[in-house]
Parts: sequence; structure tokens; C-alpha cells
Amino acid sequence: MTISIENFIKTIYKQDLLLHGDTKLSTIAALLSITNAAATDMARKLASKKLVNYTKYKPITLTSTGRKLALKVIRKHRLWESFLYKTLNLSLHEIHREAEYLEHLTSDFLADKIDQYLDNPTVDPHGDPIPGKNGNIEEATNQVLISDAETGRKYNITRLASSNKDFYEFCESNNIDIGVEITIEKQFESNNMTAIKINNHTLVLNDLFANNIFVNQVSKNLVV
Amino acid sequence: MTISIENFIKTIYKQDLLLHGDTKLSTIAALLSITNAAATDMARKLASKKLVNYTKYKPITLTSTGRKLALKVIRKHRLWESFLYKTLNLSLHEIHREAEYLEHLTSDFLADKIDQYLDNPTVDPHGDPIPGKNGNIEEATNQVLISDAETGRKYNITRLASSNKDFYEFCESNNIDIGVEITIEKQFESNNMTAIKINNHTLVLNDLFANNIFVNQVSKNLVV
DNA sequence: TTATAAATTTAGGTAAGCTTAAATATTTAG
DNA sequence: CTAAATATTTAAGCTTACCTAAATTTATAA
Repeated sequence: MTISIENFIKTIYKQDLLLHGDTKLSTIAALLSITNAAATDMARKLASKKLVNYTKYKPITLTSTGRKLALKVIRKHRLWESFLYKTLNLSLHEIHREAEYLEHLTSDFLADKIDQYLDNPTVDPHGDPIPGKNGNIEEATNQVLISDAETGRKYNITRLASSNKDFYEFCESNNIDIGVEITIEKQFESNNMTAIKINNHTLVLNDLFANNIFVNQVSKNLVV
Repeated sequence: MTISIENFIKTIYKQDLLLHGDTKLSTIAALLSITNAAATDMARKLASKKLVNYTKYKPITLTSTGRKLALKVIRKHRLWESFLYKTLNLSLHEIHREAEYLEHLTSDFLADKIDQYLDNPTVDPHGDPIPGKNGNIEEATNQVLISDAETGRKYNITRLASSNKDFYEFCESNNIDIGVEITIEKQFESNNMTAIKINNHTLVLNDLFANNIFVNQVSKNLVV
């Protein structure tokens, strides 16, 4: 498997998590910064390798083989993030950036060694679930986007999902981190802003930032 | 720089260490398991990029830019080896195998972080020198191959240079490791074997193994 | 429902990094 | 010193992963 193929498959997997079964090739092309024509080429090639289901003009989906491959790459990515975070103390943005490369040249052997070293972690430092050796993954079920959370309620931050440097720098300087408790002060529906209370001060987030922060309602924490 | 280019340049660097200024393209091709034709292509391309000095039918050498690139890759390789050895406790053979891949997708940033974590090591677990940030490297001067060592003298093992799994497994099971003291019992000139005393028992090595083990004469240890 | 706009695919082309086979240069042996 | 053997390069061709531009299909709006 080449780096291009791994990235293609991985991108479909992630997109499908958002738009179950309705992932357009043009979206994948845009996410990978390649032309639609190149994406079509790749889709046809991967279909012949039985990694994707693809019919002209239709959404693209992964076969179970393709899904397994995607999860292998994602597993390596998240294990690297966890490992670099723990040993080298890199920031949330830095671990993502480095893992984005390393994930492709990592043997299964090495991934397993890192997994052992970290004592089989279930989530990475961003709060994303780490697929197991066999491709099993527990996508979080009861977490919501901060922009969908209810005014007045208390939540725990469970996931920071972004690859944007500014976002992570903002998080760091405002103590936004996995496990931190916040209260939703107000949802400004008209302009998609969210005001939250964190560490006794208030932050007003626009949707670009708020749509990267996932939370769990405090009282429901045990209902996993 | 692509992985192919990095490996090509790195191989020239290493070969040139053995055959100063007399590195044939066909040797590089063989070491990389590519055809001579492919090596010629690459040589011409790299010459146009000013990474190598190359004239048809003549030996190939690195330019100073090429040398810097080679040392950057080697630095990443040896830092990875050191890092994986320390954190994950992989074997000498395993660290080499994994570093061979990782070296190519490692940012300078990450290399420096690993360097810091390890407290700026000067040699890797095989005893090979680790090039510095600026491309400075101290190739060991007074070490000799075990097959060239003098009968009756005491030496310290300073370097295990191989990428062969069997060799490292042999070393592990016979306590052959960096820093261990040995005595040369006898050089069998006619059949290129070397008998050494290590940990109070005698080992007889053939040249295939003996040519991977470098040592320093104990009394000269301080003359670096 | 049909014309037009938008999305998608097809066609043709490029660079990298290889290959095999043929041509040419260098080395070596007599 | 030359002819055969050996080494090296050139030529032609392949695959991957892209691209641009043209063609075609699908969606939308009057």
C-alpha cells in the first residue's frame, strides 16, 4: 500500500463517519488537495483492488478490506500521537503533524510495541479512540459538539478534533483540554457562537472553534 | 527529497567511507537492488541537482550539499535507533530495521526533539556516531576490525556494524555488546577466522561475523 | 420539460523511478 | 597492441499518481 492509497482510504473512512454512506469523490479530492480527475482515477484503481465500492457518479464507500486498512493507518497515527505526547511532550498540534507522516512507514510490529509501551491505550491525547490490533474501534457514542450542547448544563471535554495549529494554541492558552469541566452559558443561535464557562471565566467561541470541541454531559458520564 | 534520492545519497556516503573517492555506480546499484541503468538515470538527475559529482564511466562522489543531505538522513536514522532502543527496548536488529523506514519521514523538528530527549547522544546503540544538527560527525579514528586486531591484546568492543539479523542474534546470545572487553586469542590468517576470549570463554568467529565487529585497544582508549 | 448550470468522468499528457535489451566504452588477457 | 570480456550507458517502455482540458452526465430552475 502506497502513502497515496493509505491517505485516500483514511480520508474516506473519516468522511463516512460524518456522512454515513454519502461520501462524494469530490469531497475526498478537496480534502486531499487533488483534482477530481485524480480522485476518479484512484477510485477506479481501488475498486479493482476491492478496497472501495464505487460506481460512476455515485458516492464512494469502503469495503470491509478497505475499512480494515483505514483503521490500521488510523491506529498507527493515534499510537504515534500518544507515544510522542508521552515521551517527547509535544503539543497536540505537533503530534498530529508528525504522526501524519510516520503513520505510513510504521510496521505492525512497531505499532504493537508502542501499544504495549503505552499499556494499550483506548484514546489518544485528542480524545480520539485508538483502533485495536484487530481493527475494532469504539467510536464515542454519547458525546456532542459544544455547539449542540444545552445552555446551563455542565459537560466534560472529551475530544479536540482539528488539525489546525491556531485552534490548539487557543486551547492551550485557555486551558481547554481533555477532561476539563465546562458549563454552557449561552448558545447564540443566530450567529453560531457559544459562550462557555471554564475555570471561572467565560469564553465566547465562534463555530469554527466550537465545532472542534466534543463534550459529554457530566451526569451521563457513566452511561457508556 | 524523495525516499529514493535519500537512500541513493546515503548509500554513496557510506560506500565512500570505505572506498574514499572510488565509489562505482554499479556498487550503489547492487546495494540498492536496482539495475545499473536505473542508477545511471538517478546519477544524472542528482548531478543536475548538484547533489553529486558525476562524469560518465567515472566514480561518483557527493557534493558538499549531497554530503549534508546524507548526514541529515543518517542523523535521523541513528537518533531513531537510539530512541527506540531506549524507550521500547527493541533489539539491535529491530531498531535498524525500523529506523530504515522512519528516517525518511521525520521532520528536522522531530529529530531535534528526540536528540534533546536523549541528551544529545554521540553514538547510537550500534556504536555508530550520530551526526550533529549542523552535519558535523566524528567518524571513529582509532577503532579496528576484530579481524585486524593483534593476537594477545585486550580490546573494547566499540561498534557492531551490520544489518543482518543472524549476526545480532549471535551477538546477543554471546554477550557481544558495545563496551565489553575481549582478548584476541589467535588470528587464523589462512582461513580468516578469529578466536577471541570474552567473559572467560572462547569464541571462534569467521570473517563474515568478525568483519562486523570493531574494537579499540584498551590502553589507547584515551587517545581520541 | 427542457435548457442551462454544475458536477463528474474521460482523454491525453507529465515526471519519477523503475525495467529489459541494445549500444558503446573500458578493462584485461594474450 | 589488439581482441575478447566486462562494465556502463543509452534507448524504449512500464506503472503510479498526478495534471489540464474536453466530453458527458446529473441536477436545477424556468
